[in-house]
Amino acid sequence: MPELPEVETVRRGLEPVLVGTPITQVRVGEKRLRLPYPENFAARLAGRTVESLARQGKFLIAMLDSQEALIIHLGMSGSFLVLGGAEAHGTGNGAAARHTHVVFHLVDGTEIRYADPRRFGLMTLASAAGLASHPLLARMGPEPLGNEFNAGHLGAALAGRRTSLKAALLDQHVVAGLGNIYVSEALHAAGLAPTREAASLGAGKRQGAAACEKLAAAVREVLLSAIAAGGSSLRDHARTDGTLGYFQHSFKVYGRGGEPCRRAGCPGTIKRLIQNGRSSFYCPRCQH
DNA sequence: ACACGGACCTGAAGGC
DNA sequence: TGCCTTCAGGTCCGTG
Repeated sequence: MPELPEVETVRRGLEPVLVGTPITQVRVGEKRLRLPYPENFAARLAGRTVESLARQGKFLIAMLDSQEALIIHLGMSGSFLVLGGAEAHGTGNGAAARHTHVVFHLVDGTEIRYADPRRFGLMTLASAAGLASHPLLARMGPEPLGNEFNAGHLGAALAGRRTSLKAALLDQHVVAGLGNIYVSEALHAAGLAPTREAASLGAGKRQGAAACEKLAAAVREVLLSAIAAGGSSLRDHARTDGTLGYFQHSFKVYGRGGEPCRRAGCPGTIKRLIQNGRSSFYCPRCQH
């Protein structure tokens, strides 16, 4: 479930229950995630309090009262579930329990479960002082909802790149937080084809600056709408209370191959193609 | 430096 | 019923 809007939805769900309430115990499953857990992972979290919960791109960053930060990525299939004291009984034994890898117990009886069937997610610890230079975060591009992300940045980041616009926007060094769904949606909103060469929007190209303006605005608009809808729920719930986000009902192109374009007045049909091994969806009629 | 294919995992869905 | 293939919201590594 996790591109920027889903991760932000998770952050907003966890923040009120997790921040300020001490962690009493952390239990970790047998199988590792994308990275091995750090030394004494559970012990370094027990007794700690999360002081703030931030998001950077698709990462969640929990600052602890121990001068350490817990870095979390949800990979392809990671999700959190918050259970109040009364619900937090029994481990369950269904598919969800089989894929629950980390459980945080809080002092007020709240239980926070991290499940991740494919185990492409990760949790690790870093010193607060070294957080910005951590290898997972150091070279990440700007936040698409922040001031650093604008047409000027896009023009500079795309200049000279011979790959497709689709592949360039999936690159977390160009802009942080976009994934396969929102790249397709943003390109449609901007009227730009995913197959277009990234360099054609680069600094100095004719019409490049105008296209970058449209693209930056489209990225922002799509992400804000998705966050307002609680993210998209495809194969998993998006929210920490187990309920669904509903932005998937607003998709203009993603997953809509063969269906009519939803741009007002456009008679086109959405096409699916594979780029760098991943599906792209676009309208050949209104995206150029 | 960049670009690309494959690898890492599990599960669901569809065809035969 | 079962077996096979394809696909899935991500990213990292090795190879040109």
